Amino acid sequence: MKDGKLHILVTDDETAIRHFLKATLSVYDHLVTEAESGQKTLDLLVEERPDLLILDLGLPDMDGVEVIREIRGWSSIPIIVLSVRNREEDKIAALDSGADDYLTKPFGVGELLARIRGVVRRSSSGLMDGIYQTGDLKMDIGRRLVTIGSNEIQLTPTEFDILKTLFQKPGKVFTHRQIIDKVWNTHLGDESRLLRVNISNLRHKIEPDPNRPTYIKTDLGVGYRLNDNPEDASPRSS
Amino acid sequence: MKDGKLHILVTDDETAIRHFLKATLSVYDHLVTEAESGQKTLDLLVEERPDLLILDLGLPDMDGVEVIREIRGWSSIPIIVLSVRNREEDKIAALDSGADDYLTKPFGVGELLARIRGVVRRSSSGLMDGIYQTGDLKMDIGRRLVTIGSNEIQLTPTEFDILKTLFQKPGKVFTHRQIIDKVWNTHLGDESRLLRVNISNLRHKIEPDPNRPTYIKTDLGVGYRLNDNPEDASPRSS
DNA sequence: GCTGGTCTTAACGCCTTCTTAACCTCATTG
DNA sequence: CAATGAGGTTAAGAAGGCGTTAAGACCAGC
Repeated sequence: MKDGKLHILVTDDETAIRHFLKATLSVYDHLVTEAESGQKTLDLLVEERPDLLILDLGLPDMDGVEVIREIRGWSSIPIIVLSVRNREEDKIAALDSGADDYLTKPFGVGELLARIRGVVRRSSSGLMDGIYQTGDLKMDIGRRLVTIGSNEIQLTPTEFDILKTLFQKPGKVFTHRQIIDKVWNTHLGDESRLLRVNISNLRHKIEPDPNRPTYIKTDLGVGYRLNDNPEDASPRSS
Repeated sequence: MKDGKLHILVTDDETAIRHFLKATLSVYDHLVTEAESGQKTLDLLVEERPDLLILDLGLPDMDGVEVIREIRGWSSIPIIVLSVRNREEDKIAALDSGADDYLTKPFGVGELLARIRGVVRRSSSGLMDGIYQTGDLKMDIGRRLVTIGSNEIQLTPTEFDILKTLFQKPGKVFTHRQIIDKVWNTHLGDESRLLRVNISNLRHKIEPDPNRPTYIKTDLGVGYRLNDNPEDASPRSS
């Protein structure tokens, strides 16, 4: 998420409502992705990592509450339920399974936007949570757990921060300056030697062969980047 | 907050509603304090440090939104607004000024309770009643009972609170700050030494071998976490 | 005012992690 | 093919976090 723009996933089986929400939210500069089923929702959550989920309870393939429970097993993304059901049991079930808010249709657009601001404001403290993965390398931010295959890797706080930074956008190159700023919280000085040492240590912990890194790639003269698809044994000469 | 009970401050100018809420919430084992004005609310927040505020917007001395804004200047206590006003502007104003939720009277008691659970869960003030378990370590919040296997363990209130905090999300790392905030109810000061002492004591009571903790794991430089699956002789942090 | 439990403070030693510095590798290039 | 420079490796000392212990302060209930 940048600025006030949010990436919002809208799940509803009715096309009309999806389009209405997309149009409305787009006006307020949010990026909207649509899903019409529970399974699609789960897939898109992993693929696109939106900032917020707006969910209708009546889905064709699975119950909305089921979807919420599933999601809450591995993600703390804010969820706002939007439903025609006004029965108290439905609200309770949804809220207790982990929804952040519940609005009954019809609703006011202004109220929806206010509630969106609310849940996002509240959850932005726990920025970047959940599980990230590339190849066999998996990273669970909340548990501070890094695994490679089924092996648990123990990282120092600095190493963890570096890897987390790279995981923010796998494939993207982060300059030395960017990484140092994030990890050491400083804008001055030349900590590049420090960074190199830590990258080295990190590689020795996570790379099968530290001499030929598959996960953390070096971009000479620029910085480092996390490999998108480590399956490719693409050795040199990009 | 001690035990699984929440300390709730109810602000409403109508005596009848205050009493109704107090009676209702008391049934669910919550401790309720009442206020009938904005000023009284602010005073009681400081004096009693409740876990949650339920606020009516129509107050004799100042506007409800004003009260919320005031509070948000120095506290992040969960606030649920309860109001007869159903106008959208009122909802938006309340939510944007920092309320966590907004219910329109009349409301269902079940929904109110669900929304309370929701905001409390999210603010991680951490209410939970019931029995939780990991490995041989079992914790009954309501009865204040901790057992390891069939042995009953006697914990001090502080130790109990710490363990309860960790039990909130087994596996998740809680930072020192988070634990201290919850257990000692303070946002300032450096109580980390205090926490370390208590963790040590706690370990000596529940760990088979305090030198090699299986339940309470240390994440160096970060905090502590409760082990998900203590069966594994996981290699993390000795 | 005594007593037992709990909370807090302080001191100390250990151990991980951070940082530094010296040295090594490798690709590029004159 | 040696010079150069960017990046990688390694080891050792410094710094700081953590666990432990014990003693004093506090706060009931008696």
